[in-house]
Amino acid sequence: MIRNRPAVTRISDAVAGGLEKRILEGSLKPGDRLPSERDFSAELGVSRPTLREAIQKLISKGLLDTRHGGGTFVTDRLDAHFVDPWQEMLSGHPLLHSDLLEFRQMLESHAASLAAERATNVDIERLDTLYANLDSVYASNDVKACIDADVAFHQAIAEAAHNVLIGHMTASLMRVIHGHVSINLEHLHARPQRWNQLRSQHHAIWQAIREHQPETAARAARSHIEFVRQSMTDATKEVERRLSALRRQGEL
Amino acid sequence: MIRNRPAVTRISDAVAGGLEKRILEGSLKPGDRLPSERDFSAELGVSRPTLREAIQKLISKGLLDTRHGGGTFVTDRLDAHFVDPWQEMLSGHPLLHSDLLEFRQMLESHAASLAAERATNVDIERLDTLYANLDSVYASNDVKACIDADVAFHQAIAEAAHNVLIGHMTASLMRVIHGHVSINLEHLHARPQRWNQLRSQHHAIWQAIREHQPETAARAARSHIEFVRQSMTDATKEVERRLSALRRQGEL
DNA sequence: TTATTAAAGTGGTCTTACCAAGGAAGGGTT
DNA sequence: AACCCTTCCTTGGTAAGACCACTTTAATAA
Repeated sequence: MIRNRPAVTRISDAVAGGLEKRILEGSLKPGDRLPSERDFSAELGVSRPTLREAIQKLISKGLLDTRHGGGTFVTDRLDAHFVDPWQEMLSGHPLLHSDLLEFRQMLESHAASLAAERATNVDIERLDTLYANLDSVYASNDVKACIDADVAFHQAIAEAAHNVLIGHMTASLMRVIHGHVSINLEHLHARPQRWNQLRSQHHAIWQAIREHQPETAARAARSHIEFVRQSMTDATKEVERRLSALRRQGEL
Repeated sequence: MIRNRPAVTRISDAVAGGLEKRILEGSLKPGDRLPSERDFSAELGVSRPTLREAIQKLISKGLLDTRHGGGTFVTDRLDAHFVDPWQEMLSGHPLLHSDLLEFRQMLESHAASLAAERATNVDIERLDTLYANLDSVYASNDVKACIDADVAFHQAIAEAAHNVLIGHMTASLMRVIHGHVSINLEHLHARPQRWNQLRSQHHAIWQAIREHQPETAARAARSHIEFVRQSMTDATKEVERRLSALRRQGEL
């Protein structure tokens, strides 16, 4: 008489809860499309009716939306309430980038601190694999892969903090920043010394979280973003310098 | 090519809508037991999975309740129907509530710190008048006015931090929290000692910002929200205590 | 009468199958 | 070559039947 059932008696409830958590934490972003019901149910290890019950619940909560023959999507209403205004603001006003990085510094240092406190073994295993991946792609020359790995790493830290707002905010910020990161990474990639500093910073954050040292983790994250801020302004200055040079050439 | 389907493309939606209507109209009273899923699905002319999807939706809406092996019943309390999506999320997920306050603690302490650094004379003048107003309404018995003054005060601090993200984020959080603040304030207002603690905390934040002491301001803000968190949990416990007392009386 | 137990009823889940709507690839027309 | 239309595949929507787990109830044995 073994009860292998989880605490939630209804499997559909467990599925719905898991999905809701992933949506709120941001790992399932608004607009994302879920796998087909057949694939997803197999992936989750439940039957299709059960998956459907979970989906229907989340639909009634306004978190999901289905299109017959099209697929199932994450509603973008969360964005409408929280982030959309930012996208608009930031796209039109590059001046806000420093504000954004300042905010990110606060957010990620806090996230790192909480992650160091609360990270479960599962979280740490996930961080381990993501860090290993991050370190390996940094050794390559694929800047695009570096961005993806970097985003995934920081997102995992945010989720290890076990605060849905921090998870969601981090995901939002990542999406907003994404485009600007590439410029910065290109800039850094041309400077091997700084490039290696970046790697050691990630290592420091990773280690501090692994060893459950909140203060150290917070400091490491803070100085990491500080470093990014600095090189970001450097990159911007260089771009402007080149632009003015080009402009001079064009005017000659 | 006749489309005999109603406006609702999903049969489960139609079933859920019909049931909800019957419940709200009173033909299905709170406490009533529905026919078994097999009988009911036959009666409605739909399949059992479809009926179940409809039922799950109404469960997530808080209209129905199921007991494994027992039956499906109409929920006793019919409330929380026409509320904000965010409010709904908060009410349905108490864990989000603590997450929210944790996030707010981070946000506002940082905002206070930055405000202490960057507040201009104009900012400080604004804070002076808002604080004076806050202190005066706290002496009155108008809890509603207290909320407004409190929100305005904290919002002004966030704007004095001169970071648009912090300002925007604070505004969003304030909107979300607004409803729950009232419960907390009612709770505190009945306890003069704690009520005065609240006033002195506001005073401490205000002074620290005026005198440009970031560390002091951050500490004051942090302990202020910590105080709010504590009294919030106290208030929740008291509500639960009252509820259980009422329940005991009802059973006698 | 009381306690135990067996059976019937009910929600929870799985499997299989078919229908309907959307989308993309291929073939035909202009 | 460009455009439109058909066809087929994928995906969500529904149905039917079976089995499991839990609850209730009633029959049975003490």
